[in-house]
Amino acid sequence: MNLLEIQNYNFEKTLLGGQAFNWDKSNGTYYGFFQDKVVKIVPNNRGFLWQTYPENDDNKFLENYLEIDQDFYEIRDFLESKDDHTKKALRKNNGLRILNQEPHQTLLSFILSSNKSIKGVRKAVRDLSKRYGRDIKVDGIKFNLFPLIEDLILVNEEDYRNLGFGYRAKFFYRAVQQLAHIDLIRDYTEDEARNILMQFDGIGEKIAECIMVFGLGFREITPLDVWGKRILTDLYGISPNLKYSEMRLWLKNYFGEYTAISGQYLFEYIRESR
DNA sequence: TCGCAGGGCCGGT
DNA sequence: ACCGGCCCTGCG
Repeated sequence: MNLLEIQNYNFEKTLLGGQAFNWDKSNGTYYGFFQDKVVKIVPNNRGFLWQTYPENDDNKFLENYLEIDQDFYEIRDFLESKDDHTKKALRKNNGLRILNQEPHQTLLSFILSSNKSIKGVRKAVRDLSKRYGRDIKVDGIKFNLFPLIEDLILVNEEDYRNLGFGYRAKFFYRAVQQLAHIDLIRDYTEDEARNILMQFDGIGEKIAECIMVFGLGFREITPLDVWGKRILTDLYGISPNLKYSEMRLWLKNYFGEYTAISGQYLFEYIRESR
């Protein structure tokens, strides 16, 4: 195991909150499964111990994924001084970060998220990985990796329906076919990324922005789901009749480059307060 | 057991 | 621009 010294990294909120569906915690240890690896993280009082499998010591992946080099103190100062809501959200969720996830896994996971609870999405992602993901053994435990596109390309729509995907089966099937032909890159402009993603069947404005923030590195937007809209209406007095695009503009003007991280803090905050 | 909502999206008006 | 319908699951 490798030691990485860092303070103020809240793994509980970051890995098990609503931004990723591929982490589990047992006995204080976090295991995350990806298309080509499993990552193990054990927090301690200096930072955390970590290892990657089957290729060990992949610190390049780890540090990029966890955004280790981001200046958390800047984020903390922003939330501390912005307003009472962000201040309270910071107190409740100190150390929450935004992950840099892989585009394909992020897109496929969030296509399953529509009209589903977080718990339901986690189940769907695990059902998918159990059925079509490759196996890997870590610490004597068998893990299922997230499936590769090349393994999903031959699966048909009905197979997904049998997995319990419901009406999302068609969207998921089509997304796999499309992903086999295009490559999602991180240097689209914001409008380009949104347009490209929304061409996928089953991806609307909200899911597009989930993929943009969690999988493509955009930070000046935050996905507006039912909870995001409650943040705007209940906390900030914004009219619920505003269009999505008008709310997006309000957020960008108010939170600027901290929109995504503010959205995450407020999301966790408002969900816990209900 | 039953009813409802869940980090929405699509297609017809 | 609105709105009903949609597959299935977890929760009260």
